[in-house]
Amino acid sequence: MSLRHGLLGLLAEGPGSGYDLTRRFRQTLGPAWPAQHPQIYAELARLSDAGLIEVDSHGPRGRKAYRITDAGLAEVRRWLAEDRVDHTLRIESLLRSVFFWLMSPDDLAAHLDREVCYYEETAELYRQLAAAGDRSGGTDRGGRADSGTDRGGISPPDASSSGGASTGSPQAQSLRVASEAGARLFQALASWADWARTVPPAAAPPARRP
Amino acid sequence: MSLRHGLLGLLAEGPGSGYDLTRRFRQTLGPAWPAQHPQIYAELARLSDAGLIEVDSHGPRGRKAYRITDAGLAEVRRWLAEDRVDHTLRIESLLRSVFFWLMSPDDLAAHLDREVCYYEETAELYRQLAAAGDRSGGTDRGGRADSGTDRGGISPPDASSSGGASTGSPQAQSLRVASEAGARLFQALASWADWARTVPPAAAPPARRP
DNA sequence: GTATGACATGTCCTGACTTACCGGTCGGAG
DNA sequence: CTCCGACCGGTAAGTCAGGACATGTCATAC
Repeated sequence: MSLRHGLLGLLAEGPGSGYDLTRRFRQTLGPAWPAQHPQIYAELARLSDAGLIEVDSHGPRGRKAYRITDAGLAEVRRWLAEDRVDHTLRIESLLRSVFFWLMSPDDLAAHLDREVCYYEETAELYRQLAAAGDRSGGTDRGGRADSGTDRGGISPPDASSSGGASTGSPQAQSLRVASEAGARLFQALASWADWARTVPPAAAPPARRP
Repeated sequence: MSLRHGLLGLLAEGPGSGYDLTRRFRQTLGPAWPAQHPQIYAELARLSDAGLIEVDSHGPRGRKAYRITDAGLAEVRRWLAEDRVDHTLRIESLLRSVFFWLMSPDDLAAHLDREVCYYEETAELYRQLAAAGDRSGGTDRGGRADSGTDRGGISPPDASSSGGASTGSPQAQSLRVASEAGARLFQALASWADWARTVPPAAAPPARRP
């Protein structure tokens, strides 16, 4: 049900079509909750049936923009305030770490090198986004961190004409908080992987010395 | 395909039945990769068809214990060394944080209080597991951290009769590394949520002053 | 003796999610 | 004016995951 509420939350910022929402979802929520466009179109239809959103306007090529209804807004708020948080994690890196003992020291070292590198880079990316969020506190939107990478960091959507989140808005502030989470999370993973490199010379051959 | 390799990895430690593996999976891998028993039985059948595991013995009440084959062991190793790590994350907490601006200051404060509390507790749990892993380095297995909680921390499986992981083994060492990841991850989330509490008095009413 | 509870193995159905495919439209380059 | 590539909105097929249901065994306590 997180996809549902993610979409409602995005529509609370302003109307958007399925295509819009797909991009906005990927850009702002992707790192925390991946979603492909077929899921989004399907969910939009369901939300519309449920009366939580409605068609706002018809655009150029069959484009349908949706708008959130009062019932929809109430539902997101209810979710945020009342529903229990699902703390389930699913991290392949951690799964693998349980089986490190099956790897040769060389493979393990190479693997950890790659992991440290990836986590460090990603952490840096979020730190930049967080810093950008801080800088845009009073002034107009300053330098945009490049969102050209396919990985798609948490970044504000393009200032859409209607009801979009201008920088400095509460939306942008929440986004900045989310970026901070990304920065801290990936930094923790980076330092973990780095620490793991130093841990064990004792490896697969189970210590043949008596 | 992570479930598949998770099962292979568990079976690399020693044989086990579907029931065994369900518990071992939940205890040692659950926090990083949740899996229910229907999935596990289905995957065991598939693995058996593929020749990566085979029936080791038949027990009391239709119990079938599986053993990993050479092909299976090679497959886990191949996965660990060659397959690219899937760094996808799916964290509902982060998803919610993007929508904090929709919450009333009171609801948000209450929410963050609960989050900090949960993360702090969970981090502590993993710290204890990590410490227990350190202590059991040379001696026999010392005090087991209680695994009575349903949440199921990362903890070593009971020393099974055949081929199990005794404490101090490479398996236990990997488990200790995994516990460290849990501790650092949840500590990062705890400190993030705590930091988020202090951030913004500026909330839902969008700053009406001109 | 029998009721309870842990052990043990599964099926079934629904819903979540992915991959792949499909067709139509608009703007601009040539 | 025609072709290309991005825009746009889907459908279909199939996999994966989760919850509920079904079935039966063994040990033990009463």
